[in-house]
Amino acid sequence: MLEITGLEMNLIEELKWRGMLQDIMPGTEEQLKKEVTSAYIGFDPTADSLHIGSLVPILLLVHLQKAGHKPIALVGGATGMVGDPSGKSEERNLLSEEVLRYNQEGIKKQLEKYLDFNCGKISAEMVNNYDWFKDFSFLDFIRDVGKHITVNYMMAKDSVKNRIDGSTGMSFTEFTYQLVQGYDFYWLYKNKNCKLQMGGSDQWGNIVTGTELIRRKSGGEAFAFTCPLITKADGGKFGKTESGNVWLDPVRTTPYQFYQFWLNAGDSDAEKWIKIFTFLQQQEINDLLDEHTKDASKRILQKKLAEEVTKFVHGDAALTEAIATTEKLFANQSAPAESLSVEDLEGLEGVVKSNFSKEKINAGIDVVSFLAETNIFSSKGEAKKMVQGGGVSINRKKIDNMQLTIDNSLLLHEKYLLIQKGKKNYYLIVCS
RNA sequence: GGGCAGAUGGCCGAGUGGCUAAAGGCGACAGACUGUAAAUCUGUUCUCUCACGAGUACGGAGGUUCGAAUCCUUCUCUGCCCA
Repeated sequence: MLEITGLEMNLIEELKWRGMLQDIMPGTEEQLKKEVTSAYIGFDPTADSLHIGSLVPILLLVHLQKAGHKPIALVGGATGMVGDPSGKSEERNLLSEEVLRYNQEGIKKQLEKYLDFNCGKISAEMVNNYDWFKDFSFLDFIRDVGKHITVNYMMAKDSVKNRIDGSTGMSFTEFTYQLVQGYDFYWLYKNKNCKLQMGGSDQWGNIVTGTELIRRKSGGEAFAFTCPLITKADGGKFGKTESGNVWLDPVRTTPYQFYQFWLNAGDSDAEKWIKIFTFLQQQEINDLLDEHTKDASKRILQKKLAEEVTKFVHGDAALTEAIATTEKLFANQSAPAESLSVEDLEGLEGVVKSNFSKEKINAGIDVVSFLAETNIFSSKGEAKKMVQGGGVSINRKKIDNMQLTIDNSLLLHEKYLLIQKGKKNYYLIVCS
């Protein structure tokens, strides 16, 4: 369970050196020092699992709780139906109610793993804004909420301005989004004594509408801060790999793949990320940095980063397996695949495994058909292109001949084939 | 309701009758180099096919033409302006 360090730990200071603080409303730090404060972050139910992008808001909540405050995770059952225009250049497609409800459940289950929901006064809490919006009629909303905020104010927001100046326009629905989210804050302020909202920096505009609403509707004072959006040094999207999003759900992204994602971080990214995504202390990180600078090829930073994050998200056991798999596949790359034992091969947790008919192998099959039939490639044409480009290895030997026939002489331990697509994507084929 | 401008491959964007599966850029994948990094260079990038080749495709439908992303009609959608 979490180690509660109490109010003496300064949350803001902590987040600052970690590079997790973008904007902060005046008075926020004082509020946090003054009393145990409830704070919330909203999660979008646009998918049924959280991905590593959502890890940052989760970590903000964890830091908050560690600092002795009460975290509230809001699942956006209502806001998800509207669509947040922040950072989007186009109108969003609306999700159906069932999909949203399904997604909310998935997200809820995951959040429960990372926050302490049972530690007395500062237990985490989960709310769904659908609960207070479902019976809120449109007329009531525009009278009770809309009346307090001017359109001028709403239009001045970047998320709105960009769309109005842009070429795609914006529906009234999305325009309304900031009010809906703003009302969440107001509702939590009124009903849960929640005085602080956190979020990614793209949420700043929406958050401020909330504090404004609280001020105008009830004369109360509420606070906020945001965290910078995570970027990659090369400008690419954070959290994407060849195979798509990196999810927190081990079924979608195995712990091994998850570990690999962090291990492959670039130097400058690793340096930023280790502060944000791990709970290591400043001194420890500085030491690692020194060590890393001495010999970057050891990739000490990346290894530690991958270890810590995998442990936090998937636990110790999964981490051990992920490292074991990584060692087998990468530690001794020059070693022939034949040196891997049956146990090694069977124990490759998280690598994509599939079965293939032993008879076909006995009879012999050409590489291209084989690669297509095992679904490593979606068609023969694609398999062929990749083989020609030198991108496929079998048992660590690059295939340079397209006419190659796969037969049982290639099987490891008379049963296995280790296929590589590119350098990093391994597939284990079990023939039986 | 009226006027105007648009809709091209994952995205941006060229192309105004045959030389167009469609320039260029971005992204993505792979190779070389390396540290399972970054940067750089090279290749690939509609689908199927070992290949020859075939099939789809320039918002939808119809038409003109030997031939259409390109011309005409109509519909849909988007933006801007007027009411």
